[in-house]
Amino acid sequence: MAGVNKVILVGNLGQDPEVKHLEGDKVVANVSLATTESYKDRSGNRVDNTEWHDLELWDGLAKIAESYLKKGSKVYVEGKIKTDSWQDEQGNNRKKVKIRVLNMTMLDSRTDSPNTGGGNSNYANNTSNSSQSMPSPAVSEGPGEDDDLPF
Amino acid sequence: MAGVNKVILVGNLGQDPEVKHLEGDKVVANVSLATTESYKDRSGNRVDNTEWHDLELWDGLAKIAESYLKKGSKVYVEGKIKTDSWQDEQGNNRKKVKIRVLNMTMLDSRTDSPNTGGGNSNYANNTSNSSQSMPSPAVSEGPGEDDDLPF
Amino acid sequence: MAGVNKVILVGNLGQDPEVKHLEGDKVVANVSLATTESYKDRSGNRVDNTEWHDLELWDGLAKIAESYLKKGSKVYVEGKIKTDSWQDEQGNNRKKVKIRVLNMTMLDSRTDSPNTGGGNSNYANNTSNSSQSMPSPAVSEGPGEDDDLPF
Amino acid sequence: MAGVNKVILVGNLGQDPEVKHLEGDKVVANVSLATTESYKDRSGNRVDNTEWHDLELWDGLAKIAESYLKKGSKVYVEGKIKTDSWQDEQGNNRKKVKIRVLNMTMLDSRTDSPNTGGGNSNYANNTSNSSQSMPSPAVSEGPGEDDDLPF
DNA sequence: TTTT
DNA sequence: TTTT
Repeated sequence: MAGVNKVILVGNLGQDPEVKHLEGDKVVANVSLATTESYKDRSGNRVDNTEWHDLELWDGLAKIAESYLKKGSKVYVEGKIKTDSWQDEQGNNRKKVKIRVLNMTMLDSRTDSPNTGGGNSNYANNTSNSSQSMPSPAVSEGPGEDDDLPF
Repeated sequence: MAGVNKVILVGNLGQDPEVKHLEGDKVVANVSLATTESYKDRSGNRVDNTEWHDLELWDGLAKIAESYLKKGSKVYVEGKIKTDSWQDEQGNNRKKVKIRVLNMTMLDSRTDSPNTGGGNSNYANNTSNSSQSMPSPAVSEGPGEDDDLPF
Repeated sequence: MAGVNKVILVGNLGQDPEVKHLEGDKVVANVSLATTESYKDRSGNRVDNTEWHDLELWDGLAKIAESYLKKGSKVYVEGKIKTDSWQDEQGNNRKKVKIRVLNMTMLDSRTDSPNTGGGNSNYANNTSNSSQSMPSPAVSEGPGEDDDLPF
Repeated sequence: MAGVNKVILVGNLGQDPEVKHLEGDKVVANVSLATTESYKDRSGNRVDNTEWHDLELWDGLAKIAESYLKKGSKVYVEGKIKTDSWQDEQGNNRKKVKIRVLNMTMLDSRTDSPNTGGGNSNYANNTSNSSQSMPSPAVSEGPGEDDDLPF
């Protein structure tokens, strides 16, 4: 019954995050991330292969996304695969695979950052379970994180 | 353009792998893997949450899967997310997300293994790019792997 | 300044964990974990290569280790690299690299588990930052975890 | 006996790589990488915590490092923990833990790149075992890689 | 559809 | 839809 479901991505956002503020202080951000693989085929030609990932971020991470991420931003993202299932109007079973983001590190040089006074400050939430160092605009999901935004 | 697209899973197979031998010595195996997350909800009740992943393995890894994996097998798997896109009969765009497996380690105790004379032998292919230790029935994708099966 | 420092290991314990109960309810467990890489050399002979890792677990994870892990246990472990530095008696600078464990999943079949009344229950702490599914005896570090042990 | 020994780091180089060309076309590069963790302590003060990692890269990866990496470069690195053991002059057992790099992606914006004629080209070796997309100056270890450098 |  |  043990399980591990872990995804690690580094790529660029295809557009600005779509952020929804829900009732009860909940926030959710959705954004797609491109990871591009580049290789040479047999004839020696370079081939680019792009995979698009649907990211979903909640609460503290969603707020960071809203404030700092925009189309083109490069990020390191850690999370898990999550499949939404539902029935469409025709009664067909439909599924959509998303990446629920649990950790994020921004990889753009600071000067690219929007909304910032130009600082180099790092952001991480102080959850003891922050599963790793997460500086620059870097955060983990966690309890109390909502109040932990440094701005 | 840089990209990282990495998935790490530990779970159990939902059924025996489906293996297809294609022309030109190509082999592909498909199998679904369950990763179960277990937590206590607010009321203190234990809740199980199972996510199913569609794995795709090629060539050497497919042969290992065919020989060693079966319904219930526990495995560590490393790979990348890959989305297949096509149009269905109604002309609708359809997508299916799969995990292309690039590395695998069997986690069952040896005695569980099918088809084996009871050995404890480890299997790994000798690709220099084998990105890590992969013993027991453990293998990486790689060139020449097809000839590297230990049976 | 952004950083990611992540380690993922699957292996077996070299001996029982050494657990120390410190003041203020702090608990620390130390144990070494072997990861074995197996490959064929040029001559086709199988070669085993074992790397030993010094694991350090705190609080809830340490208690789980104390209760469930023993010499030979197979575990999946996630954490970060941490170097302790000090001066020895001769005034030499010394370093010791350890893996600070932040997530753990036991991979033994339940019947191997010591100290259990035979249950199959799964254990995970309910930190919202639990970065992934962690069932069976599986836990994450996290706030309040100390009180979250199911035994 | 199964094992997984995997390290994932994102950080900045502390100095230029030290590259040694050995006999038989072997090349090795050593460089230290800083991963910085940033958090707020109880008093709300920001604390930075830097961990230094000794990276070792071989052959194709070493050449890429020699050509593209320099002090301050930001990189994503994937590899395994490897402990060198030896006896010093006094006969004491000594150990040194290194990260053997098996995959690398440069994370600097292109304009930061040294030695380049301004190109945006991506580099990856075409090993089928390249365990993931590795574009920009991005490479995996692998067979034949030595001849696969695009410059 | 798995596993405990 | 991104990025170089």
